[in-house]
Amino acid sequence: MQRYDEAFLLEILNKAALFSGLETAVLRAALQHAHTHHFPRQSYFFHQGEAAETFYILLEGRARLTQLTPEGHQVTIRYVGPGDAIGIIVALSNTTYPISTEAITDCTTLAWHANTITKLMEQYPRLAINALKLVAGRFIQLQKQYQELATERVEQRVARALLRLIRQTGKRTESGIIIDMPLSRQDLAEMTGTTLYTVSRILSQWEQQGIIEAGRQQVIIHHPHSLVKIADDLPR
Amino acid sequence: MQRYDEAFLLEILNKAALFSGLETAVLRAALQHAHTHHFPRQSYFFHQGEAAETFYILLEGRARLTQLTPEGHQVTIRYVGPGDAIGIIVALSNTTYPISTEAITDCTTLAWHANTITKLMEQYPRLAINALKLVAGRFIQLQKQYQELATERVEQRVARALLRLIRQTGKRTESGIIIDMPLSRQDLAEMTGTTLYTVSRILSQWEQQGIIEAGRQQVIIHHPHSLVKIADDLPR
DNA sequence: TGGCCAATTTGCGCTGGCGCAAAGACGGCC
DNA sequence: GGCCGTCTTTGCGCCAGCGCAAATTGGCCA
Repeated sequence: MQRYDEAFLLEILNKAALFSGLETAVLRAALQHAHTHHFPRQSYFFHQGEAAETFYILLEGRARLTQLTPEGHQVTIRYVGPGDAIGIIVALSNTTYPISTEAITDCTTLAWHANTITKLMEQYPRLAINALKLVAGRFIQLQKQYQELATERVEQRVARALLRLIRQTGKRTESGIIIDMPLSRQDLAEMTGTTLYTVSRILSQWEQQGIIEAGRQQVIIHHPHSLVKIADDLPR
Repeated sequence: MQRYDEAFLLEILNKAALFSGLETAVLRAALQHAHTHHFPRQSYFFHQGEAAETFYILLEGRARLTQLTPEGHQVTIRYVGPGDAIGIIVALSNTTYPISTEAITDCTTLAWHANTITKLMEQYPRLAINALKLVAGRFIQLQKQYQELATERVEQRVARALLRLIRQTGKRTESGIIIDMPLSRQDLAEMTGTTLYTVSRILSQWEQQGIIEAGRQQVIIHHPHSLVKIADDLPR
């Protein structure tokens, strides 16, 4: 694990939505209670059901938040990247994590004890308000996905999932926009509430139409605009 | 519209999760900026897309939060009752309402301008933290429903919806537990991401088995335990 | 370079749930 | 008491998507 100097960490915190608008002195105080932690690829930050004692801010890497049903079905809630907060929702509730978080690339984090964050919020209302705004934004997003899951066909939802991933981790190259992380058919299925078979069939069809290029755990998008049309169920 | 005296309103606020733990002086200050507003049955507090300028606490009645898709499908996010807060999520974001709120019985509310609530939160961190806890709880609930929608059969989801309604508005009578509000097949369909036809078929079947009694816009549950088993996909 | 394993593809049959249409039931109102 | 509108039921045909199974591909490691 690489060491980070305070200046670097302060800059990261400053850009993180949770700490926006707070004076440097406050950030510095927050950093005093934080420690960095590294998670290798495919390790877990925490598992669903464990006591929610730690709050993270992701510095580097990508992670996946998933929920496992009693029947063994896995559902992906969202992917997170640098600057994202993990665990605010449970930081002040003293319960267990409702989801698991898995590092899908090597990850570096800043970690706080949940109590520390609660105290900081009591001390700095701004921090609590930022957290509220953050959770509110995610809530609205989840609400939208809920509605899509309830009313749209699988093909539309897969298109939306890819468009979301483009926004989050899309990397423009000469051969198209590449989703810059390992992404299997199963992963896409868990994002959209369907099966890997159906995802495979849909991607094959799109590949024949030249919209995308699908490889092993990788997707390259040639015509994002076509995906927008598919997502909105418009004729092509 | 009936008038309410301060003592009564203070008592309500005191019981509302949002204001828990705040001193009476603060509640009194909050009340000074509030006004009561009445919504007759089937009228709307606000519509999806309108500027989110008002924040409500429901004093009496029941309301339904719904989202309408571009294709005209309606999705119900949740039902609310006395003491519930409506619009916290957008109170401090200065955007538009992502949902509509409809009074399904006559409703009385306390209403604040969104700015007022924001200012109160800046002044009293406790209020912001309460709000965060509230939204966090709803988030976890929505996440659970999202997972259910993604992985369970319609029958299970309808059973869960009924069980949720029992918890919220169930009234024990000698003929069974009655859901104490008008509730059509269409309403249940919008709660579970299905169609009124499928809901009707499922309820008919349950009625034949003696689990429930389904009337016009009304459901009486005789054996809630059977619904639990159905929800969890256990043999009966 | 060859072998192994995980990921992916695709055929096939099946079914849960959709959605139209028409009939029936209920409740409110004049 | 009768009428009307809304809600509900149910038959019927259909299809999107599931899920097994088997073949294929591709990457990685020794």
